[in-house]
Amino acid sequence: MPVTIRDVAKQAGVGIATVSRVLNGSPSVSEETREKVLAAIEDLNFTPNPIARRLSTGRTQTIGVIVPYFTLPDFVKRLQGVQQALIESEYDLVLFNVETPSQRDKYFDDLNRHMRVDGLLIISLGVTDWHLEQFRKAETPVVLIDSFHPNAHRVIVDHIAGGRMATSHLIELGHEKIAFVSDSLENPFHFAATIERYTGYRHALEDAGIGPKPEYHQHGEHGREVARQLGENLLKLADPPTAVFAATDTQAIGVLDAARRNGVKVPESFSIIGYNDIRDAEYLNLTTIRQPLYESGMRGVELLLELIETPIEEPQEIMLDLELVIRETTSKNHPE
Amino acid sequence: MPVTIRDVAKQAGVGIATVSRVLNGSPSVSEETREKVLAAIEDLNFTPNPIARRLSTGRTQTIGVIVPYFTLPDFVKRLQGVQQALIESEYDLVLFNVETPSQRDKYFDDLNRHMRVDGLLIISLGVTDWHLEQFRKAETPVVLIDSFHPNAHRVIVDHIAGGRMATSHLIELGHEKIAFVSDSLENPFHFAATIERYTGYRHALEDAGIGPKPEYHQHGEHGREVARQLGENLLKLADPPTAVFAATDTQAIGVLDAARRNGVKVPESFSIIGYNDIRDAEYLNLTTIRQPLYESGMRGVELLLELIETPIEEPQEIMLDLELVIRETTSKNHPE
DNA sequence: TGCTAAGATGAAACCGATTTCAAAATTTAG
DNA sequence: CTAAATTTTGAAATCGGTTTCATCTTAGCA
Repeated sequence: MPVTIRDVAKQAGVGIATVSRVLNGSPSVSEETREKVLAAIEDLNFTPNPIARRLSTGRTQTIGVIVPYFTLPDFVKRLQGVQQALIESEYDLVLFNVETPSQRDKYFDDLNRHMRVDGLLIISLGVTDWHLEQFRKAETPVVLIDSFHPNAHRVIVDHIAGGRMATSHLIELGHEKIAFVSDSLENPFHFAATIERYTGYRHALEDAGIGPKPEYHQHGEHGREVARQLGENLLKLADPPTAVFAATDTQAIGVLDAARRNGVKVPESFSIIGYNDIRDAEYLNLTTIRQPLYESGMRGVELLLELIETPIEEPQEIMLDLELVIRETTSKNHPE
Repeated sequence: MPVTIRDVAKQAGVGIATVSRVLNGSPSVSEETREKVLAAIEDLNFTPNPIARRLSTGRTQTIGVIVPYFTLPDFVKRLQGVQQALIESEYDLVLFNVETPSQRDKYFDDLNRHMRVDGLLIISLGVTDWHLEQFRKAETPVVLIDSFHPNAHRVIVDHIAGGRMATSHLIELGHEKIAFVSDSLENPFHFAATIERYTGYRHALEDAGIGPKPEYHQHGEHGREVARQLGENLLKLADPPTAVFAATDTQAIGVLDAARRNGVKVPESFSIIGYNDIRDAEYLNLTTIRQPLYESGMRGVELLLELIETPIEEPQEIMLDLELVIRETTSKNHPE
């Protein structure tokens, strides 16, 4: 019932190879026959069966996306970028949602047995050398988004620059007593992100000729409650800071809680800047550093498609820019 | 390099047909040879190439999901349900995001030319008789979620009842000046849901003997910002409403923004009820009508998988229940 | 005009599975 | 112990494309 390439060939009075050539835009077909074939295709309303094509070319025209908790807003935003970049291409998007490590491993295993996908996008999930080796063997290009591995292609942001950006914003507002609230820097399970933000913070202070004060760096377990406590520590110092840079929005919100409890007005007498621009940040009017989530998806796909076209061994790194989003928790410093 | 069924056959000293039989659990293989084959499979770490299998069986082991604006929280939640239901099955999920009607048509067209998918889930998009006919011809089972067509299998909720439920809640609290904020009733995809909610709203008002006021129906493009604007329009009316029913939570949140900006206290002097119960609704303590979004995805997949197994002509309808979730943005009307 | 190089074409092999069908092996029956 | 029925089995066809390679044109040049 369905129309095949042989039907077209017969109708056009040519061989199937010629039809295939026309389909794939081969230059070695005379204009005359090309038109005959195109007419036949039109006539029969023929479209090549993608599955058959996949089998003979070994390409699936599909890219896989592995994403944890794909319903969380950040991931959704990244996915949206992925989708957008894929619309123009001929590729289908197969989604693998992972909620547990064993699920992740199952997918990793499944995917590189057979070219189920032409390329793989891994979002926010760590990969091991072993995994990368598996994918390399299977010749499946992989791009990490929001995750770092020295041997993998990746799309990341420069958190050092981000830390600097946040801190500079405060400095430009006239603040000099600027504190930093974050996770513990030595926790091996936390991403390098925190350290990087801290580094940026230090650099910005240095550049402005402001000496660091150890007591201005408060750190503890991640979470709003702990951050509130850290914020209160800061407010109780003999010489309290006039501004705080929190390594994540959640922590910034904790500090905000602390200020509110102690009757300290934000931003009039205390400025707070967060990091990530999570949803709640907008609702709470938190000044923050926004990560290019949507763009990370787009760029990841673009890179992946290039790699599918022409594989490169050398790990590619795409570094995206962060953006300062000024809302209502930071303002000029008013020295008494 | 990759091991094929022929390698296994050779290793086991049998024909490829026999290997195939073992793979597919055919009963007409002697126990003895079955074990030989299994040993060879184990030995070579063989997995059948899914693409080759697809070509010869005509089944893709894939289900497609067509979803508009898949990053909106509602759709995300439905997708999550879809995902969950699919985890246990052998099916892959291919996602088609549509943002324009022409894109939708492209997908519809593409998908039923060649069995790219074994079944199709269409979320919140209207389909025409013609579309259904195409799918019927291609023998691709289709299930609609949150969209109605008399000849299609579907998973729906009664939005008229939902609109009525929301409005009645406000009426029971003593409100009489009740506004409705929604998308334009004539959106490009003809989402019927908005109109139905509006109908329920009107019915509830009628039943309570409250006449409609055209200026109480504000509509515009979907989104928080636009909804905020609509909310402000309402507050600026000579005779402003005391309560608002927003057709979606996102819009309700926009109206909430409007109230906050204008210093109107919610719920003391202004009640707001949303619809859908998205994530943020809980965080913001928004009273709302909960749709079984997650469940709709699950049930849709379950139905679809059954239909793939054993096609049924007679349109199946699964009607899910709505639920009023009372939180803290609605309260008794206090007439001055 | 004759000979070679380049261009166009189709038959057939191939991708890796499933499925058909006839032959071989085994069991059952007489 | 042989004939018939039943089970197992593998060679070959099939799914619908792409690709190789040999052949046949045509064009170019001396």
